[in-house]
Amino acid sequence: MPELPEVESVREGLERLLKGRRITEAIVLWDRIIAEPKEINQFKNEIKDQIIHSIDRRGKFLLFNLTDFVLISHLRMEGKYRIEKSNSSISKHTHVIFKLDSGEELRYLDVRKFGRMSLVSYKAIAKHPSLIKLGPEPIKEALTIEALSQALKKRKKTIKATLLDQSVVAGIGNIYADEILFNAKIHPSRKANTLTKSELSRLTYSILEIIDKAVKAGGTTIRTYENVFGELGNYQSNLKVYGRTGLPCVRCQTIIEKIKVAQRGTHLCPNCQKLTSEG
DNA sequence: GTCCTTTCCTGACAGC
DNA sequence: TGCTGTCAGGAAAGGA
Repeated sequence: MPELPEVESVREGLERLLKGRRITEAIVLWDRIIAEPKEINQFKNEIKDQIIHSIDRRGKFLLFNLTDFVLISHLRMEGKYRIEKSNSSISKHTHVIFKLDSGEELRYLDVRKFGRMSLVSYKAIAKHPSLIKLGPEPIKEALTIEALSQALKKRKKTIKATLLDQSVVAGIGNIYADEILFNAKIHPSRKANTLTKSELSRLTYSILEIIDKAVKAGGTTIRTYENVFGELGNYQSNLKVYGRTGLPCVRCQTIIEKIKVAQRGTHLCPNCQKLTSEG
């Protein structure tokens, strides 16, 4: 399930392989993947002959900067891009095909069909609802203790749910939320607006630290993630709590538990992450 | 504004 | 073996 580090790895690969390429035709095999424009034919007409100038990322969104439009793409759970020869067989999970002037094809695959793409004008991109509400990127230039404290002040829901809220910090998903809270020694069910100063400090530091390390490792491969080159991420060997249910905590040997918070599977060490403040 | 629930989807797996 | 039910989960939409 791609979160910021995985999307960044995909972005780097796509930009390396696609910069300067022209899209000669788009084939849509599953209409619902295309969120905008509503008319699939409009999507196909507008993207035809667009040149891929660069690829950016904002939170978990990929932004293909084309000649006249920006293609906003979200991989959700299992979306992935592959560049394949045009005569290679099309797998059953391929939903969108972009034919390129190189003779190759950029193919979008997605087992669960959760991913979405929107083609919008440069004028509309600044006001796009998916992007406009995103919080700061989890990098030290954008995310400070003060900014995060301010954002959490009014949040009465759990810190786990709050970290998954893209309007608070952009790019954190279920895996890194668990890792961040474990690192910061904060119980996932703590209410966001009850964190102490030192907890806010640890939380900010943990967000920056864990995301940075995961980006450098090329992301985490759980189940199916791979980048454009078919390479797996390396961060899974660094996971301290996610997916370690029943195993001893790396810090204190207490058995890691899995509970449900905000309807999400949530891993924690009940000893390191106490529900009372200053765990 | 904030929070909560539902929806979208398929594959894996448990249980019978 | 084959069926049914449950679970996994990011974002958006709609309701409270």
